[in-house]
Amino acid sequence: MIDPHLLRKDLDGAAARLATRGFALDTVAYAALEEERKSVQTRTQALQSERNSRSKSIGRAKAAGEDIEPLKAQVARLGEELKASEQRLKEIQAALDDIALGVPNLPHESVPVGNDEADNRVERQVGEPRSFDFAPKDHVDLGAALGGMDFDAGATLAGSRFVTLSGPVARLHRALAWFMLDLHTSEHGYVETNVPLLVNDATLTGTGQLPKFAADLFHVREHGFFLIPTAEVPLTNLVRGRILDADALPLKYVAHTPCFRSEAGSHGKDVRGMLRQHQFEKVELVHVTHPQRSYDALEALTGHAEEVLKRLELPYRVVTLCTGDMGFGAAKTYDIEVWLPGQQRYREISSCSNCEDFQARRMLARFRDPDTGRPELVHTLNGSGLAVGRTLIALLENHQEADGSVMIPEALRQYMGGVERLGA
RNA sequence: GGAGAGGUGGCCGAGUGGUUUAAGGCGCCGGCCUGGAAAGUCGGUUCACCUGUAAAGGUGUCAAGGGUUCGAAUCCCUUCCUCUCCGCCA
Repeated sequence: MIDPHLLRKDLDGAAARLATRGFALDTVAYAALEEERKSVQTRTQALQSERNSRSKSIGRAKAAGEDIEPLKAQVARLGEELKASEQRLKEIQAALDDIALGVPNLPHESVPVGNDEADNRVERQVGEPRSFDFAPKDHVDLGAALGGMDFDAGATLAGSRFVTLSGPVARLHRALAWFMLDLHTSEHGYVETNVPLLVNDATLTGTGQLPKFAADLFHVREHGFFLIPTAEVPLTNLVRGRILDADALPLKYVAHTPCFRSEAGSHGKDVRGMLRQHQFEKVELVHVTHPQRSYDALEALTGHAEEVLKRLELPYRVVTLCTGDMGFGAAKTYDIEVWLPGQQRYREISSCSNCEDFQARRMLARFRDPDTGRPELVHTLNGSGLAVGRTLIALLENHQEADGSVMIPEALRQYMGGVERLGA
């Protein structure tokens, strides 16, 4: 949620900034609602104040043994008006909340203005795409040759956009996740966290998936749970409703979890292979920071994700998403894109975002400012470090040999029982 | 899943319809006292929101949401959570 005070003070300015990311705020409707809110709320509170003082005087009169019936009749009439006023206020507040919860975050000033991914800005490229002296296969063909990547079994067990891994490929998948967890916990200072994979709607509202993006989620209706689309959701909500000590910041969490996405609206997109699945695994990084340090934290977090690719010897580039390409809650996002020889292009493998106080306001996640003694909103950040399935794809495709075998990078071998090569 | 007991402020804890302030304690902050401290003593100390330039005033908040009532922490309903026992289960 963006600051409601900003919408009151500078509605048109906020609307202009939101327009750069393709969001049209109905300023006329909002201003009208806000004006009515002001008068109805003031009136409601005045009526409540009067009811309170009159009821107290009834209490005093009764204690003094006086006849309270005339007084009661008087206040009863007040009650009707109050009830109607309260009801109207509740409706207006609900309408305002409805709008506010659907407004995306304001882009940071450093974010390039643009419409789609064509307008993203490349920040740096690390490593060179390898030149092959044979025609590189994509991960589907490599997986078929190696064995242990079975899309038919995935379809049989569940449906399209599911896969079954087995044998050395399954182990490689596990090795990647363990390697990432170990790197982030032992060298980057994250606290390993194991979280619920089913969460309630308050949690999803806190990080911004609800109420607007319910269609992207799997919903276990009879129990009221949703499957998490990313560990960002439970990790960030660890601070929901809390007032933290200032010296507890920053908090840095890492979790390895499955992620579940309905992929509504992506029919026909990335249907081949395991690039876009209903279920995939991800190692997720979350920071909770002091508001003045969140942009330093974004650089650090992005660097932590990049380090995984460096150690796995995978070429990648970092791009800053333009205003039109950013996710709902982000003020600024770096995407890390890995080179995929099978597609001859860079593909997203991590997305690192500073949400500033957008999620914190929804969650009421705060810290106590030691100078003022007042609670103040924290900033929250999240990033993949990395998407495990896509890292598996990248590793197979980048480290393949002409005979269909795949070299295991040095950093990963201890997680593979010393195996240096898959297949052949 | 069944039966029972509970949920009150940063913490402990009293409070079964009203007597302008949720008692009291602990912790924390400040004043007084002291050479300085401790002890003592006095005061302050949830959070959110509204009106207001400000000073200030007001509303809500006793797990959450409804209801009854002139008035609800207190009575009623629903939901959530915690604990104990039973059942089931990894």
